[in-house]
Amino acid sequence: MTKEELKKVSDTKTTKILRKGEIIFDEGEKLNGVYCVRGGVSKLSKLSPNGKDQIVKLATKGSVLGQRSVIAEESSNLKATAVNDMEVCFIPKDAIVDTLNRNPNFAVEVLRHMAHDLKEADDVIVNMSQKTVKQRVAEAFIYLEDNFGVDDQGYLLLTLTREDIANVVGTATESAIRIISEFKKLGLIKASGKKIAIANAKGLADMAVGM
Amino acid sequence: MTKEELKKVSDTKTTKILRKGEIIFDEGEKLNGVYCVRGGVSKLSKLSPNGKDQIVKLATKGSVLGQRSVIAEESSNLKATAVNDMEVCFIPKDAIVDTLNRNPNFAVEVLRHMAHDLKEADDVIVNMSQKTVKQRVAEAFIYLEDNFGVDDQGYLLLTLTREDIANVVGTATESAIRIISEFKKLGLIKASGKKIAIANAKGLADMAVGM
DNA sequence: GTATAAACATGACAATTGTCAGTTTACCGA
DNA sequence: TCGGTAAACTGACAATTGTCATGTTTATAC
Repeated sequence: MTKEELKKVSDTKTTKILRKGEIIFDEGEKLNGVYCVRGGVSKLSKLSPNGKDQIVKLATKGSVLGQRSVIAEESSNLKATAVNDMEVCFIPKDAIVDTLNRNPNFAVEVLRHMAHDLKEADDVIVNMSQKTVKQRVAEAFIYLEDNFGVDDQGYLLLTLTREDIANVVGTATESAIRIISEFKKLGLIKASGKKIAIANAKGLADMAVGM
Repeated sequence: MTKEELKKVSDTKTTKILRKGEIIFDEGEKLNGVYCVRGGVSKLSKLSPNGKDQIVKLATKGSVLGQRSVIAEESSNLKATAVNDMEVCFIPKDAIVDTLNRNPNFAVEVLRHMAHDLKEADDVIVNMSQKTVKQRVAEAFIYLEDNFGVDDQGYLLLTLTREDIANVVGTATESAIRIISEFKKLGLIKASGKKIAIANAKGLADMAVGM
């Protein structure tokens, strides 16, 4: 119901093409609207005091970026960067606020969406604080397969650098590299150039829960 | 505006007294309403596969528990436990949903509230993944002082067990104990029985950012 | 008050993870 | 296609953190 509404609005807007690596908005920036992802993938990250960029979420087609900040009327707490080439469209703040106030269904729908995000965030907190780096890396690959899919040969469609993977699981790049190498040796994953595929789903899943 | 509305509803409801340690609702439970905290403190936790209970949030007077689950129409992803004696009141789901659909202002207000929670959750993710245990323990004490206050002698009003502190910062109980002992030796905090006070705020703040 | 359990504490050690320093490999633009 | 640069990788070591074992103190029930 609201998705259609949003879609209708977004369809009327001109879309913008972003090159890989471009920043959509930065931490601390005041947003005067939200961005809908129509193609490509964006990483949402937050700089930690130690200088590392923790990736909090990966957003793909259909995701809306910046809605939290627009709704809370705060500047953004996250930075959004294009992981690969992207197509996004912009919806000005006024249009959002307007619809929000006039259409209760829309508000409830957004609310539901944010409730879902909140639950996911809770899960991430638990994973981060209670799982080992190895478990988190295993989970990350499963997550990438589940959420971004694979090509006809089983390779993950979304290719992240080792550094990005490290920033997703919250570890040093070298640690991530070492664990990935280990997974390859164990036959849990296989790699062809930059592309990675899950070779032993069961084994990787076991690894993710510590078996 | 909405807070008044909520308050009005909640005032008409009979309140319930909970003893320290009692469970308000458990993970996986279907909630047919939300709980407003009128006194005391509740910990919201999630069981991780390794058997530890990660505390995701501490809720005090004025907080609403279970709204995420009610709105998303899902069973709860968290367990709510009374940290000390509590007074809570219950608002049935119907009343919430009803108000939500009829009053756009209410929906937007709840939305804002959830947006705030989401930001906090993002911050926690970054802290958990990028800070050392020592930094997180230091932060925890600052958080406890800022959010729950101190008595006339400077002792934290909210007294958590070492185990709870460990579950807040996501570490082993022994590690938390050791770090607390170290902080005492360094003169950053002082203890009288179970009660803990921040003795050197500047020093503790430095510790929290890794100096 | 005393029993009993829970909470707190500490030592010793192992496992995990981070850091630094350096080498090799892959990729992109001229 | 060549060269430069970023990414990927490896080794060695230090620092952090977890685990297990055990003893002490503190709270709570009777």
